[in-house]
Amino acid sequence: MPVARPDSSGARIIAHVDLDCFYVQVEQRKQPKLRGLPTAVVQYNEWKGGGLIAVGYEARNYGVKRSMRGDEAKEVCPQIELVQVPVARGKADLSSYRNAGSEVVSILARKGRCERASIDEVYLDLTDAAEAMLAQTPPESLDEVDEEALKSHILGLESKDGNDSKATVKEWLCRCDADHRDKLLACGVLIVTELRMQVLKETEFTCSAGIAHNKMLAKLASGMNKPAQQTTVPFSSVKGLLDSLPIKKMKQLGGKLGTSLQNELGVTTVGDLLKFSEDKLQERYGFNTGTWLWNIARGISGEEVQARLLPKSHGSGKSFPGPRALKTVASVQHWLNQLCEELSERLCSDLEQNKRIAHTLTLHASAFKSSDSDSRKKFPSKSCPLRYGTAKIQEDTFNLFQAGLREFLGSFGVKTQGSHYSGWRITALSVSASKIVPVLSGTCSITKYFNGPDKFGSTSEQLPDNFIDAAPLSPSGSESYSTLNSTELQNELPGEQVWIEHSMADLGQLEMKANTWNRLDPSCSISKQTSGQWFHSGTESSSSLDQNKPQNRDDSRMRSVPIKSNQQEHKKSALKDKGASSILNFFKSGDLSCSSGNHDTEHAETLLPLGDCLSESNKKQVNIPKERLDNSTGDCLSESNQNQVNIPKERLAEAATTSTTTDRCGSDQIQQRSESWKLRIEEIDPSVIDELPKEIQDEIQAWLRPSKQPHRVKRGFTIADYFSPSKNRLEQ
DNA sequence: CATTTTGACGCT
DNA sequence: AGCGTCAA
Repeated sequence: MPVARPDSSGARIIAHVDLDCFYVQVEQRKQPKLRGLPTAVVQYNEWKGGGLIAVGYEARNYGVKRSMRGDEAKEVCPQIELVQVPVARGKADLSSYRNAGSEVVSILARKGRCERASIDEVYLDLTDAAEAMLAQTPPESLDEVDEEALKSHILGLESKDGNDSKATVKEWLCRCDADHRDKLLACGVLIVTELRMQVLKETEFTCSAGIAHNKMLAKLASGMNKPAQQTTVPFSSVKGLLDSLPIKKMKQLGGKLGTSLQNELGVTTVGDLLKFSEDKLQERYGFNTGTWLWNIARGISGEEVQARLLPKSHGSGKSFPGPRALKTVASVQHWLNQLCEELSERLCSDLEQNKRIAHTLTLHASAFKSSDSDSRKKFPSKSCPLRYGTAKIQEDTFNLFQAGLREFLGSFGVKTQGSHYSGWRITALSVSASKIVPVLSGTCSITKYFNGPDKFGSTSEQLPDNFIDAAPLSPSGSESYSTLNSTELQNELPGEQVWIEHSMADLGQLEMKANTWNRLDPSCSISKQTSGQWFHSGTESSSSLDQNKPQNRDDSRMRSVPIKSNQQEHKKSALKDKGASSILNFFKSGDLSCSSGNHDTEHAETLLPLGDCLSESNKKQVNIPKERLDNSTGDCLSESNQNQVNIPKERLAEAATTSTTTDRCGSDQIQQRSESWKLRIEEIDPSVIDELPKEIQDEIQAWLRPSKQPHRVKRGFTIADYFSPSKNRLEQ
């Protein structure tokens, strides 16, 4: 049963904060002499001056645009300062921007629920803060309003002839006869003003913001007055705003769906959408998308601000356009190794700073096949369980690539002759890590059961098998393929371009290796399951390879918001109320585990406390077999460390406090707490549950039950429903 | 085949 | 799991 907020009309106060030309600001902070000069950030300077990925406002005045080439920018604006993106391992390295983004997030998260929407964008739910302010120090009680707040833009508030817009804004903010929603909004304006000032003070970055009753409108508003300004959308201005708004300006409608709306329905503005019935839209675009369209045309969006300060995945990629396309396995392996190094490093930071581990490794590539037939692309993506350690990630990634390549070539062994070129060219590679979950916090009942409530120093050896053998085996096993020695390979690297053909490009070998891989797959339960998934590619899915079906499917990818938010709310509260997070984490680790014969467990004595896993001194102190640390820098976690599942509570706290002072993004620890509830209950392996003591089984069953029923949801029909989430009646 | 490099999410 | 869309 949906419960209304006790203390409000249901209106939310949502802000969208967007850093102005963020990369440029980051570079200008690094090099203050660039402030005030026309500046752009560019990557890869060699070809036509590189591509612009961020343009400062001074440069925009000259007509410089994002994604011009550096050369073009120079043409329109000869004085432009072009700053190069940092390069590491031969590729663009965006980590300085990511870190700068984290700085901002940690400030913005202070006043309410905060969702990191991208590297430079954040959503905030300030409802509670706004309500608190309204109750304690409402704007109407203020004698003076901060000068900065008076620079706000209020949509629909016409500046009077005397055009002292600040006086007008002040009057609007402090009206005592205002609608409750407007009063809340006024509070939101003041709060956001303060936040933005704080961001500027602490980071030197300016940002723009939108304040409204939902995410969609806040996002729209934040872009209306830039840079370093904020815009609010009172309820009464929504219709006026949307009516004439070009459909393509709406988030999600900038692509094919927006085009389809224009071309097939003749919809130019959001207002035009109002002419279509919900049924009509559903019929044309599917139920979910249709409902969503009908709603957004009316300014309705129930999408919640998710409490998430950290990314859900990490990726590292590089493109190899035109003549730079990779043509040999050796060159591919080289670049994959570079990408994996970066990825591994970032995974280590994440583990160290946020106590999270990723569970899935995925390889993406794009390729051309220049065989006699078509120059088709669509290189298949492949994923596998993620094993920590740079060398492991590199090994697994390369195996994924080979699996993909085999499938890509279609298993008919086009043998490459001598130095003939391979018939394929790789134009992009990327490696990513996903399914990132917090490592255990160690306070749950399951921990108490196994370790007793007051033991903190326990190691994984004390846990049952299902929990401790957390290091997943790759299907390859470490011995299963004799790869090109990567150091040997690196030595041969003359530059980015020239590559020596290697016998490894030979498809016969490639095939043999895959087979070997399959055969040698260790008799690990998990491994069995996954290797099946990995490698039937060559055998079974060659059929699916040639599928060129015209993919005209129902384009309904926009799940209607009410359904989604409702379900999530059920899940989350079910978990939260029971304090389930740590237990779920145990299951996640069980999911990783191999039951027996895992050679990685031989090194159990090398277990490090997780909080220390990255420090160099610790690596030396603890006796870790040399081959486990082979890959040096990025290799923070010997795989046995993954077994270290239960972290003493006090260690976590300690790590959190120490790193808040030293780390750039101290906010990330906050994240760990708020995120730890978000595990998916449905991912628990039932067979694992069976092995647990009765009391815990019961606890788990209690959580499972409420998450069972999928609901159909009906739209709210009163205006109050328009701006508040999850006020949907469940139809039964 | 020169918009790169991310990242989120929906569909099947 | 893998593919596609969207955004910045």
